[in-house]
Amino acid sequence: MDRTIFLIDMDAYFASVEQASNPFLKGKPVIVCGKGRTIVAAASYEARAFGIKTGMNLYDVARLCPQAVKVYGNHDKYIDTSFRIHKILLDYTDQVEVFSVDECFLDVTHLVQRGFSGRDVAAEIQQRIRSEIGLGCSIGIGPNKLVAKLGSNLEKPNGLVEIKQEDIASVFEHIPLQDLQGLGIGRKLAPRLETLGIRTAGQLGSASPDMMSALFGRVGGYHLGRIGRGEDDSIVKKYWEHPQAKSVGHSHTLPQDTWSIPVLQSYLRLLSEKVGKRLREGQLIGRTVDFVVRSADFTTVMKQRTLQHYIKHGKDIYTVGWSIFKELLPLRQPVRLVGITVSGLMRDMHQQYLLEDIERQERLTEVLDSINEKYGDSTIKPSSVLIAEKFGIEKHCGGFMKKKQ
DNA sequence: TCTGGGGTCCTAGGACCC
DNA sequence: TCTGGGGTCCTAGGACCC
Repeated sequence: MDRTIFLIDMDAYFASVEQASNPFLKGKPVIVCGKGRTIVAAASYEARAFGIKTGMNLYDVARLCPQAVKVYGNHDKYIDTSFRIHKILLDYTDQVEVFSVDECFLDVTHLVQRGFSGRDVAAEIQQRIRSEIGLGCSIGIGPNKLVAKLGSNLEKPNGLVEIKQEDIASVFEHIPLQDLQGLGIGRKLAPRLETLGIRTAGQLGSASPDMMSALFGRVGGYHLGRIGRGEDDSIVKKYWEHPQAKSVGHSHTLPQDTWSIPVLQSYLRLLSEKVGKRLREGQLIGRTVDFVVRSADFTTVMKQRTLQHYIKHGKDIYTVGWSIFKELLPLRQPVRLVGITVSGLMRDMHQQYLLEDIERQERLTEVLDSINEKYGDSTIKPSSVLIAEKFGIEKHCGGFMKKKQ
């Protein structure tokens, strides 16, 4: 049975949010960027008319469009606006899969089965987002997520493109490979495929499976072929079913390249605190720490360490990060960027039960330890450990408790 | 005043265990 | 003078996404 899937993609999202909230910016070439050494995170359509693109540096922006208005991005505002958009989308289905801050998949098969036209529903959503939020979006409609996503790329802004199952082959036949950007054919793969004489999605779909698997591996070749044929069985997840994060990290490009270890240490400390805060907010703990350093010449080195125990505090993250960093010394070049990421995450079972107050937490641990010392290990353990054991993950929690001392 | 910051997934090799 | 094979974990690196 055919499904009807939408991909809703907000037009020039960050820039449009800024224009919607500041009348001065309306009709002007606006770029949203960060502070310091930065790049264009979003460009309004007025700015794009000057050739400005996402990812461009500010030097090129100034050259192409000196009058462009620069706005510092405010990510919280964009997330808040996303939630308001989601609220509209949830009026149509709970199968709203948040793909990114400005993109959602919707499965509206049930509406089409009840006699509604997919195009009409999409047009209504577009109109509501326009009138209630003040933003434009483009919608692709297809029998699966891949085709819907492609459709949303074909017409912008305010696009509404439907590709029906029976039309996939004829549409894909003429889609240039570059238009598959965002569908798994990136900057490296597209030129490589072109040297093989593959220039369209259709050619990708009909390339010899033997050749594809010889060149890209059995799995890779198979997937590329599916992309070229517009095949995708993946389901649209429900709004409330977001998978748990796999990693949490922060990185920062310094205002200037530096040789100074104390400067790098203080950035590392700051970034570690931010990561720890986000872990605790998400009730997460992690045991793998990734440290990344990018040198002035843009070479990037990553080094990771997996611990026996789980951590969630900035201080602990910093300690591991710094011990990794020390192994990369002495510096051979000034440093441009440092970053730290914690992965190997699991839910923090403690946080729900123990008090925020660290002193009290530590006193409690001491008491538990003294009792256990006197009467044997595991005489008393926090309820969270019992719960953890019930779910068969005592290995981790046990390790965590022991190592904590 | 060239090149941000947040992620996910995949591959491949080595250690280690059974 | 022999070295299979499966599985998991760890690490490094890279492609890709928005």
